[in-house]
Amino acid sequence: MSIPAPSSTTKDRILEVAVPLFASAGFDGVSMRAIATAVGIQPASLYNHFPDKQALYLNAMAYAFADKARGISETARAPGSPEARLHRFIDRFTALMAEDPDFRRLLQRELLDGDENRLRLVAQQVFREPFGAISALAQDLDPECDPHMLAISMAGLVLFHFETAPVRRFLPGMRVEQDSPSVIAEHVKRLLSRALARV
Amino acid sequence: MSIPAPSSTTKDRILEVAVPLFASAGFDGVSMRAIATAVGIQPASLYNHFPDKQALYLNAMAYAFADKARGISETARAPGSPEARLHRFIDRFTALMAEDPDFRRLLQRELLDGDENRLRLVAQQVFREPFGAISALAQDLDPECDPHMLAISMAGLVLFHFETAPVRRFLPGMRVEQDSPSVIAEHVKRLLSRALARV
DNA sequence: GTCTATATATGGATAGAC
DNA sequence: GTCTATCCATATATAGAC
Repeated sequence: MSIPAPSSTTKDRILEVAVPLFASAGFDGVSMRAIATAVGIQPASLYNHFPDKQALYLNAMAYAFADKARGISETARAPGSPEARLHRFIDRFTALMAEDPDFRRLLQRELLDGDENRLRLVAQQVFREPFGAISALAQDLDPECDPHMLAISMAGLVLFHFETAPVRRFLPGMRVEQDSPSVIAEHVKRLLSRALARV
Repeated sequence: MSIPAPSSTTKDRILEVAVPLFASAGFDGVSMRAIATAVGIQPASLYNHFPDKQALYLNAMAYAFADKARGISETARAPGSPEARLHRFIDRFTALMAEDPDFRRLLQRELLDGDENRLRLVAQQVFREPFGAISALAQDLDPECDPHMLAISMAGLVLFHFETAPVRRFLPGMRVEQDSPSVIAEHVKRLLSRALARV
């Protein structure tokens, strides 16, 4: 979840509070007043720590995305058969999305609204390493398949079940178990294992 | 793309202009002034056609989503082997997402920000029918797999390649062809065919 | 570094003439 | 049904005391 505050400075408290606010309402949906109120300070005090709202938002993103990369790439790069690594990666990635909905929502928002500079920053500092690991795994799983596209498919297969959770409630065939991380992970693992089994 | 304006009333022109604005900037990111300017009228005139901004947004959504459902469910329900229906559905669904980015972006925004009432509305009026068709196809493809989850996976597999397009540019292994609808469709069809082949 | 007070812009929405 | 003019709330951001 949130990074353990080392000294709990005001700056850290602001970021800690801002992350869930931006995750649930977006940049335009959160006012400096709202953040200040949630922290328990006056709006003007925010400007002692960040020059403007954009900077506060960027720092909140970096805060939310910190150390996410490592957990993902470790499992994908761990030793073992491609099949075993696939299963560990899907389990870990699914757990991460379930544990930290703020991270997932901020990511979705960046995909929708991020300008080129922000997306390049996120890509290089957060996703480049784990995506490389997933691509390498993809190549081991199916050398004939484009590893870039297979890596995207593997991640999307997991993410979309979380993304659609709020609307699946109203669609036919919905059962509560389908929101469970372990059920999602098993479904995705079964699908990918069958698709990528060496024949 | 956009529905052919039958009489091009002012109300229709407003919706036609509002859809891409809301799709690219979201509800909070578009002002009534911006919409009015784009239409070429005064902000106050918008209130002759819609009681408030919320109503304008809801009407714009309905306008953007109109008739999308039919095209999807037709291909999924069309006659033929499950395999052939799968291929036609993936082709059609991929083409739809490529043709109408506004629809896709509005959908993503609703998944992020839609309240319960809006999501129920969208689910029942837009997705219930085509989702049922996709679920039925899923059941025919793999009777042992949860059709609801498989239907979500099938849609997500296509959508995620579009969603991630702006960030994939900065990730390793990217090639321009991977943004092409036909390449995405082929990739997804190959993956699903192998995963769901009756053994 | 936090506060109070405020400058200034922009937002949604209304009144009333035409 | 569209316009001009305006109200009023809220937004980001700054100035200056403490």
